[in-house]
Amino acid sequence: MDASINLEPLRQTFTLKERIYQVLREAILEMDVYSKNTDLRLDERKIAQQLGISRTPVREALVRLENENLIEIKSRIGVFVKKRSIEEVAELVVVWAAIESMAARLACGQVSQKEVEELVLIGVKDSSENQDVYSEANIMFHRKILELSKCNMLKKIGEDIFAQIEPARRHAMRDPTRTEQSISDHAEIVNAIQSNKPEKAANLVREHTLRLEKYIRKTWKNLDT
Amino acid sequence: MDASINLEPLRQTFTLKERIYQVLREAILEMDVYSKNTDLRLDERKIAQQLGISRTPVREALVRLENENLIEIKSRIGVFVKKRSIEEVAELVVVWAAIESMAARLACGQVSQKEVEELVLIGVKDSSENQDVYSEANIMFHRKILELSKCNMLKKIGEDIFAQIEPARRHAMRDPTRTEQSISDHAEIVNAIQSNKPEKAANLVREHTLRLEKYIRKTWKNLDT
DNA sequence: TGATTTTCTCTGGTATACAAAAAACCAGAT
DNA sequence: ATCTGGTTTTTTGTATACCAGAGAAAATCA
Repeated sequence: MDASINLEPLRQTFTLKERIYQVLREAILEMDVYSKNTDLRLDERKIAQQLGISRTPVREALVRLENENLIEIKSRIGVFVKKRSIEEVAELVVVWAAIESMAARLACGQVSQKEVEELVLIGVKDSSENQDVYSEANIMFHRKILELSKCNMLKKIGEDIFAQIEPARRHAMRDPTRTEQSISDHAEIVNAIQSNKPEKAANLVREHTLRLEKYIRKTWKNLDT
Repeated sequence: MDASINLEPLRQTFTLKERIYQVLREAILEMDVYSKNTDLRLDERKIAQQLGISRTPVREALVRLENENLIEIKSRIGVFVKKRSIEEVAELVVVWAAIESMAARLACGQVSQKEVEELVLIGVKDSSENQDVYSEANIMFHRKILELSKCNMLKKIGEDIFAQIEPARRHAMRDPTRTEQSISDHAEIVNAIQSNKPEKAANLVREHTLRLEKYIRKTWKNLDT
């Protein structure tokens, strides 16, 4: 091995469409889509102007967002942030349950003690004093499970789906009675993973998530329109 | 009713970017990606020229395909059809297994006799005389299960994932010994669904699909580099 | 006045022009 | 022959200009 300098590749994707995509995506996810007085329209020209660039890269970012189901481009009418129906959100939760369940199954038997401890710290600790903190921790818990599966695709696709659910979830997750149930569920899940019981872990995660689905269908009658 | 001519709705995706997207997608999926002498490069201008249109809609179609992981757009270098690694394909199969398994679970208890018969016709009938026919039927069988779940998102996402696997699958699925195993698996699956055993159906489908994963990891050592 | 037609504007769709970066090329020097 | 350095070519990224459909507003007519 010689002593010559070893430089990093450097190339930081400088393309605008990429940057715009990320900016818009974040903005959309943070938007309170279901509030009555939110303007769901996105104007290509206005966005381009605001960012001080041309429409072209903006359009490409929008195409991508449309493909991710976050917006809808109605030809010659306008671009709108997508407001998912209850049915769609519920169905997405089902898909999410399928993926998380598999992740939990795979996590069994390949987690280190340290990883289990992280999971406990995130998901079992009672943060119910603060709804937002709890909510955030809840997300992290499920993210962590995806990670522990050591299956990148599972993680990636799981997070994609979650992004589609997130706006609705954030809007309607205001029921504090669900918190305690959730925490005890999490404890059971951690336990199953730790003691290497894939079947049980998978079932617990699935049922835990499907409980959210049932809850959504039951209580979100008036999500939109 | 009057005698004036009655024209068809026609309404067939008027936008070019949509049409191009579909054309390119199909072309890419039919491509033998893993063959040594396949040119993986896609030239924007050439495509635009061939189709007799400008680059703009072509680019938008490409952005979409990139978002679906079917191609890779290297900034200022070119766009290339993506050749998935073994690891990626195997992982995608895992995700697919998760989704199909959930679909089978949901299908239980909500299938009509007619639907079961369709499933039998597609997946259990021995078509092993012809590898291609079998392969096609195999796909249809799994598609049908997604459909029977009556969960649109599950179906949609399942098919998206399948599209990413398909090129590799078609390239490497040449082992006729797998056929018989597959057909008996299918029969078991149909049986479980018909007799309304969700747990069993889900497990069978999962294991059936994960068997493909194992097979891939074991035999496709030399898929690419 | 109310219904219908026309026009006008707004917005996305497409084409084209130009800029910039990468790759290929090509000479001249070693 | 090979290396080096600059130049040309190629290809993508971005900007700009124009087009066409949809919908609203205005004008028109019964």
